[in-house]
Amino acid sequence: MSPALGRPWGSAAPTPTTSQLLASWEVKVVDVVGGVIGFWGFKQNHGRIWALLYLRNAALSAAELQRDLDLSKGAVSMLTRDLENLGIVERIIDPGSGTRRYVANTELTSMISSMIQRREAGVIREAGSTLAEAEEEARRSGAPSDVIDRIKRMRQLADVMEQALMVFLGTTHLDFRSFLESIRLAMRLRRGGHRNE
Amino acid sequence: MSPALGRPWGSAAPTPTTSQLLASWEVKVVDVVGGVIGFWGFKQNHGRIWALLYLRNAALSAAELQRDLDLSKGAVSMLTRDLENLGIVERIIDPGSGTRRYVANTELTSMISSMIQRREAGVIREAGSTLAEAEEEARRSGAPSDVIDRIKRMRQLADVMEQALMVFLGTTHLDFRSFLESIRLAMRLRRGGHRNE
DNA sequence: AAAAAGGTTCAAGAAGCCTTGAACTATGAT
DNA sequence: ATCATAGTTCAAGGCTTCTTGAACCTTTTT
Repeated sequence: MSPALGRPWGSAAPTPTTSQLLASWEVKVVDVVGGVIGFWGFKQNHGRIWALLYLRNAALSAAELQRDLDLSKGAVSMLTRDLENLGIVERIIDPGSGTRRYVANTELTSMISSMIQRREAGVIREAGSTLAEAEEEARRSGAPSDVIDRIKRMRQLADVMEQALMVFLGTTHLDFRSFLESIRLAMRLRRGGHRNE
Repeated sequence: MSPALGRPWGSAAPTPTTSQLLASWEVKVVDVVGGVIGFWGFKQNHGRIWALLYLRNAALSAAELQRDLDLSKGAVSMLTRDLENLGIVERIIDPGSGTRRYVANTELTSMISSMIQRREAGVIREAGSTLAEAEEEARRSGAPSDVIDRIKRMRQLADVMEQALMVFLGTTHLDFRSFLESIRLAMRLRRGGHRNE
């Protein structure tokens, strides 16, 4: 494979942050985590907020997030609401002043899994059934059997991806049975088996 | 978790194709696969091209791809080059006229893995080392040990993600040893262990 | 109850990504 | 060597997605 691709898919430039209030290592953590979260299809700023809360292990107010992460008032409001809906961040009420403060869910993995479930659900889940439809249509319009086979294989691949994602995400509570099933399928596909089903 | 999020992260609309030349089931296959590939951080059109080549199991010319998938001349040129660089598609030379034709790599899994490797390589791989740097800096500037611990845990998470991705992708030739290692780590993280290392 | 501070919303603008197509280069035929 | 056809490149434009900030609520303080 050639070395220097045109690489249209991101040369990993996590968008540096300017901040006087965070230590440089804090900035690093916040931005890297932002990048990783961004990779999983979310906004970097979702990840940056979560990372700061987690790192500080403290209940920060919206104003503090806005200041430290250099976000607008509106952005903080929207981003924190998203995170709260995902169960990644919790909103608590400061007993002193009645202002709201945010704390990170300490469950690292639950965070990640919430994220991807979302994204996966749409595209990947639908893939299987749409391919099934296509297969049926193709069959009805008398497509040659090798074509049908190839559709089948793509569908299997979609299923494997779904399985693997779920296992990876812990969505499935690490059910090894289904995982091994996926693996077996993957291997069958890999060695180019042409058998039906 | 709340039901109806604002879901800023894509409600899965795979961008339908208009085409008179492909059977409707072909369009379905092509577009679904495009969507799945798109999910993995690539362009839908990368996936659409591969899917058509795979489905037809034939060597198509650039002109045919352009026509059937409704792409511009330039797009076909760039997209096919990407796919070729990734080893997902092969370029062969038609013996008759000297024109180039493309065939799909039949290795379904190798396709997927090529794709993600790319994306993963950038963001995820760097995450680990940048977090290591941050940890070192934090230590040097006398950050409290619980902060260091949290950075460590984030780094572990990044490592787990990398491992899991690689296993999933078959990049690692399904090395169960490393996979189980990842899982063990993930479980330790999940139950909120605070131990070093 | 009025004022102040904290929060939310959303239309408008900014930024980034993708595609286009015209100009250019390469290859094959005459 | 010239023409024709195939293939590549890249600046300009289009599209989508994100962020902003002003107007509008809500809650606490005085």
